[in-house]
Amino acid sequence: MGLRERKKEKTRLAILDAALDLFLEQGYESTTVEQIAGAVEISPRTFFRYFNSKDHLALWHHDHGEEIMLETLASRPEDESSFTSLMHAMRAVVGDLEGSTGEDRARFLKLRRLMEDHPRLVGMSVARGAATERRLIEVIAARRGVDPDEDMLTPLIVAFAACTLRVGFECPRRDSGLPEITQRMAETIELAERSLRPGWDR
Amino acid sequence: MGLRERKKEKTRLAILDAALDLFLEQGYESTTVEQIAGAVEISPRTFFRYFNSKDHLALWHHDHGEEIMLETLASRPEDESSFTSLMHAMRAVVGDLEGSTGEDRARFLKLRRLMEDHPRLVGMSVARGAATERRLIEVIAARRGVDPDEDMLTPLIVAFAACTLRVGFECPRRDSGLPEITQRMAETIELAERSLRPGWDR
DNA sequence: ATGACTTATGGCACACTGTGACAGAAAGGT
DNA sequence: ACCTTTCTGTCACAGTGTGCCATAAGTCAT
Repeated sequence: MGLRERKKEKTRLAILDAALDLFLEQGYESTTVEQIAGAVEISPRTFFRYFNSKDHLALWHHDHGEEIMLETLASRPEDESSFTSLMHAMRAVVGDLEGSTGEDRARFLKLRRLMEDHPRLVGMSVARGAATERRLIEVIAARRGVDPDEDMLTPLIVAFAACTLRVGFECPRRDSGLPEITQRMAETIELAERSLRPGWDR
Repeated sequence: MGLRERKKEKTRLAILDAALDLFLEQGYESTTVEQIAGAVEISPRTFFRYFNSKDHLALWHHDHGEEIMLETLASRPEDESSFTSLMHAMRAVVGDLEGSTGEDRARFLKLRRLMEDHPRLVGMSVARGAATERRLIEVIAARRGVDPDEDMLTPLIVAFAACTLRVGFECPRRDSGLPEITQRMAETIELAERSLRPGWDR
């Protein structure tokens, strides 16, 4: 990886960190792109080259999470039932979080505190999740050998899986640490597995 | 109801109808508030007095749906299990749709076609649903006699119910008529009920 | 190093959404 | 008719996001 790309990644993280701190300090709405750009000494125009919108700052982790889920899904045995595979994909996301560096954990926790204060951001996060769901539906439909436009069970399987992860993410209390959060997420996943009738995702 | 309120309601619907037609004709993003306002001969400023934002146009049905769900929920017997009550609430929304006037049905179908063309609107719709979920969680937690901040099952029950309705809504194909759509929604609800282990929502 | 080539950046102009403030118009009640 | 309340349009403005172009910085030869 060349100097250029490393520098870009550094700038991207600098923007993100500056933005998160400003958001937590003075609120999301009342922080302008101009301020964020100023804090990392770039022009507002350049900001929009790193993040398509101000909102995308709050969705940073989703891209990574989606990638992990798709990778995990691809690595699961063909004959495993769909929901079980999806739950493994969800666990992989939690596992990745647990194994991440201190900086990344800090970003995650800041983001989570931010969401608690700003329901609008939760909404955007959920909306981003809907895009992921569409991709997962494609994959699962292919695995199950059904037409994604005809079958009704596939979207339901994916939706149940996706909202399980979401509930696990949103559920823990405000001042939770990361171990407590991942613990809760894992528990929620188990709870979902126990709640469904065996073989429902045949 | 006075003349004033009737006129307001008429204007509100006129704006909505003009907007939906423009959206379907030339796309959501490329339709400006100015155009919508022009089509119903009001000032852009007045538009924002009827709808808080352009986006709210696409969320018009959610407020009504949420109301129906909360009402239905309140009317269900205390000892009915949570998920069952929620499924009745979802069915009430479908039932209301079936019993609505021709104009309302037309709006619903236009809205649905719009969503199919614009994933961003689906995202917003999902985000709006997240707000409804929070309210439902309060109600269900009270019914189950648990602390909504501590219990993990309540959010999961509500999330499963909410995404069942959503899947039912999104699932039908592009050119479906209303009976086909409500049929699919009802089927999805039954599918969800069959998929869950009896007593999981104790 | 010097050059040529590619990519990132900043500045500018611009369109669009959304809001506050104020003045005038319309509707309501008496 | 009058006064009060509510709705409306106009203006000014802040903020997000994009296209365009000139310039600066990184990259890769020779």
